[in-house]
Order: sequence, then C-alpha cells, then structure tokens
Amino acid sequence: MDIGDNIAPIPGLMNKTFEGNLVNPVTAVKQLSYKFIQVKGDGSVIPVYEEDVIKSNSKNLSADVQTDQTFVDDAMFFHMEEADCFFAIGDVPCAIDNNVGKVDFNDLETANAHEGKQVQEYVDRTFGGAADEGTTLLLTSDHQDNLPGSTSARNLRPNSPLHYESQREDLSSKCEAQGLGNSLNTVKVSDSAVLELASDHKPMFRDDMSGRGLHDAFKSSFGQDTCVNDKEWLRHRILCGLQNFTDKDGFPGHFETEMPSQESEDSMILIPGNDLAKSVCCSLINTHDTEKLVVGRSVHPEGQLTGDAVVAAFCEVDRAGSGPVTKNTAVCGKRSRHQRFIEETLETDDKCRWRGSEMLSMVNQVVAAVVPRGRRVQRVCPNKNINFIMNDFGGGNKARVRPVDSVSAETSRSESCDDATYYASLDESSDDSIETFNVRKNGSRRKNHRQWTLTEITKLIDGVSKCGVGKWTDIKRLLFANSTYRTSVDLKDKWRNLLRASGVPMRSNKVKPQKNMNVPIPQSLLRRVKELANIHPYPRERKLDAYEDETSVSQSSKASN
DNA sequence: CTTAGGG
DNA sequence: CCCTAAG
Repeated sequence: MDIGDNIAPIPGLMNKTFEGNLVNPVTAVKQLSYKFIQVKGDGSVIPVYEEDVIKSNSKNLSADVQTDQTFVDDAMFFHMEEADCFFAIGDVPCAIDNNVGKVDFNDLETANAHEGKQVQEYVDRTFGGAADEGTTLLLTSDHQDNLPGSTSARNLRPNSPLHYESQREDLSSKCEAQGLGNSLNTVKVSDSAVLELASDHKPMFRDDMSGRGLHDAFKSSFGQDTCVNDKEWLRHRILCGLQNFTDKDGFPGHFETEMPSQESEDSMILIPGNDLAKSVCCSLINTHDTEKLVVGRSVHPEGQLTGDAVVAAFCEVDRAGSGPVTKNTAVCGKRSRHQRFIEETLETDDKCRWRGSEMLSMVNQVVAAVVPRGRRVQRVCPNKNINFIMNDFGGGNKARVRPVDSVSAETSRSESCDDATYYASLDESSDDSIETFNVRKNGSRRKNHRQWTLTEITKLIDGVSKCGVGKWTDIKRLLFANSTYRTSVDLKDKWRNLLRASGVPMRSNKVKPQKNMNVPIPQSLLRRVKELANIHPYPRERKLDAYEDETSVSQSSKASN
C-alpha cells in the first residue's frame, strides 16, 4: 500500500515546493551536485560545510591531488577563504572583487591558460554548457562589513594558493574561524537560465539576534528545538549546519547526557517510486500534528545509483504547505565521475537525537509505510550527520531513506520503526561498506540478508552466557527486543556459525575455520564463544551421545551377527 | 510455538 | 537464510 494513495495531497504543497521552488530538475542535477553548495530560496547559493564530505574525500585529498582527475571532477568548492575571500573551482581559486568575486571566462584565458581551461570545463560540466563566454559567476556578500579584504579589488589569481589540503583545513575550521558575526557569503550565479528558483529568501540571522530568534533559527535549520541556550553555540550550530558537534570542545554537553545508551546504528533504505516525496510529505503532515517537516524530492539524471554517492537537498515545508522555509544541499560519500545525484536530507547531529521530537516517529511511520521489502538497500554515509535521507529519483527505480542511526527508547517504540529501520552498528560502518538486501521476488519469502554486527554478536554471546544455549527466544526477548529482523532461529543459526568460526567441534561439522567472513570476528569474541561452548554445549540435549550409543549398539549387534 | 539440524 | 521434524 502506498500511503500516497490514501492521503489527499496538500493543495499547493507539491507544486509550490517541488515544482516551483526547487530548481528545475535537470538543471538541479548539474547545479547542485557539487559539494559545498547550498541553494537558498532566492536562488543564491552558499557554501555548505560538510565535514563528512571532507572525510570521505580525505583519501583523495591526501593523494596527489594534482593528478587525481577523479577528485577534480568530483569536487567543486565554492570556498570562501577567510583571509583572502577566495572560492575555488576545482583547484582554481577565484577572488572577490569588492564583494563581487568574478570568474569571468573572458579573463580566465589571459590569467592562466591551463586553469582557465579547467574552470571552463568545470563550468561546462556544471552548467551543461549553459555557461559560456560572458557567463560570470558573481560572488557577493550579504554582510559587507564582515567581509575582510572586501575593499581591495582582486582579480583571479593564476597561482593557486588554495590547494586541497589547505582547503580541507579551512573547511573544517571554517565555522569556528567564521565566528559569530560573519554570515556565510553568498555566491550568486548570474545566469538566470541556470538557476530557476523562487524568491523566498530569508535573511540569515544577525549578531544581535535574540536567544529566542536563535532558537527559531535553530529549529528552522534542524527541525527541532534545542535545550541549549548558549547563544554562541546556537549561532555556531546554525552557521555550521552540517558540521559535527562531536569535534567541538567547549560547547555545552547537554546532548551527551541525553544520548541513549543503545548502540548506534544506521542504515539506508531504498524507496522506489515517483510519488514518494508526495507520499512522505502528505503522510508526515497528516499523521502528525507538527509545525514543520522536512521533505524533499531529488532528481536522478543518469539512471544509476551507486552506493558511494549521495548528493542531497531538502526543503522544509510547514503544515500549510507554504514552504520551503529553508533549503539545504549536502553531499556525503564519494561520487563516481559520471554519476551525480541529488537527494533530500534532513540533517542533524548524531549527538542531537530526535529525542522528544516527533520527527523520528514521523519518519519511521512513513518509512514503514512506504518501504517495500526486498529492495536494494545500501548503507552509505556512516557519518552521523545526515540522519534522514529521502529520495525520489526521476526514474522511480530507487530511492533511499536513512533513518536516524539510533533511536531513543521513547521515540523508537513505534512498531513501525523496527520493520522499516534497518540497523547496523557503527563499529563496522565504513565508507565502503555496502549492505545489499536481496530482492525478494514475488512469491519468494526469502528474508533479507542482514549483516551481523559485532555489537549484535556481542549481545548474542552475552545472551548465551546469561540464558544458556538454546534459550533463543529468551535471548531475543532480552537483548534483541528491538531487532525484529532477528528471529530466535536467526540467533540459533548465528550461534552455530560462531561455534563453527571459533573452531568448536560439532556434529556434522568439519572443523575448518570458515572461509572469508564478511565480518571478521575478533579473537576475543571467539574465545568467549569457545568458553561458553564448554559451559553450554550447543545441542543442549546431547543427541551426540544417543547417536553414538545407537551406532555402537547397531555396530555391536552387527558385529555379533 | 520453540528448538534442532540439515539444506 | 530456509525448511522441517520433533518436543
């Protein structure tokens, strides 16, 4: 059942939000599929600082960037460097001229033939050839007073002072360096044919914004309020948006105390269908009495989704459908050169759970309703920043939802959560780890495979030590209550595998250590399994003895005959 | 329904 | 992970 079928669309919502205020889909792909670009309501773009993007590219960054064409292809940093007011396209820096930085193609070639060509190619790819000679990228600032060096005119600097390493540092420290007074600068693309956005610009907060205003801004940005009253912290968070709390020292630790003790888990669920965004949107609005929600729709230009690429954009709409209130784009993971995607995200920090918020249950309900089983599911972006991603690819073949990586007891209690939320523990997440769920064909009841995580294995071992072997339902009830995808049979099977892996001799079992396991089990865990196997032999009633007796009897009788 | 065990 | 037999 598609919930979209049963829920009437909110008048004006879809049109306004997705058709009207979002960039033209085809254009959007070209326009937004670059890292660190945030599209604002007025059609301007501002940089997005996404630490995980940096992380995900760190390999490339640390590699020889000059020869890493892939990285050059993948990255387009509209980077405002604090001191010099540069932004960079690829590794070509562009300077600010009296608050209007220009990358004028007429100047490029004279400045530096090679880099000019690079920029030209870049913009060609980005804008699909829409930009050519005469197209100018304008760089402006909302807060001219806060723009250092803005009075001195600069031209494009042929020698690239912003190499990738320094970019990474700059970006990661960007928010802090930017401080409280400076707003993010705005990069405007003057070619109106490139960007078609509604004019719903909301100015960024100002220095003198009250605490209340900051809370509103925070709520607008993150979809929930915060108990933190520290103004600097609030400004910081709003400014940094996608940046992780965890690296920030000296900020109030309220969130830590609210951290649920559960293991952190994350997952991505692919959702097909063109109407997903609609369904989600309507469902969220209708099933919850919420002021605001985050929905999105993405465009899928080239038909293929790979697990290593996520480009995201989302918009917030309010109950009346009068959004978008804010927009964000973010990128996580790596993208292959020719595959660029946009997807919608609601991002928040992993330390900042949706505890007490309705958002999670909203998301989970929707996910439970719209996620069909047996779709390919890939776990990507193990970063904790992007907690929720909804996709609605144009092809309708794949979309994904990534619920929050962990849920508190209060918010996860809804049954739908367990059905739809696939967890994997953080301790095994990596950028490259992809979890594939087999497609369940019609009629086939094959359960989706789900990788056992080390935390799950540990829980299983604990459960066996507490309840004893064979008490699978007890173990499940005690330790896997929230994991509906693990049945007692699953636990039993896994224990059997663990015994096999730990070399415990079993009946009808060759003692060979098992071939390449997806998850190499630490020796310490295997040791525990071994010890428990001594205490609690696997087949509880040792049929082995009976079998041996029987055979010996038959043998003896046979011998006697 | 739960468990054991083979496929 | 599935299926089935056995308690």
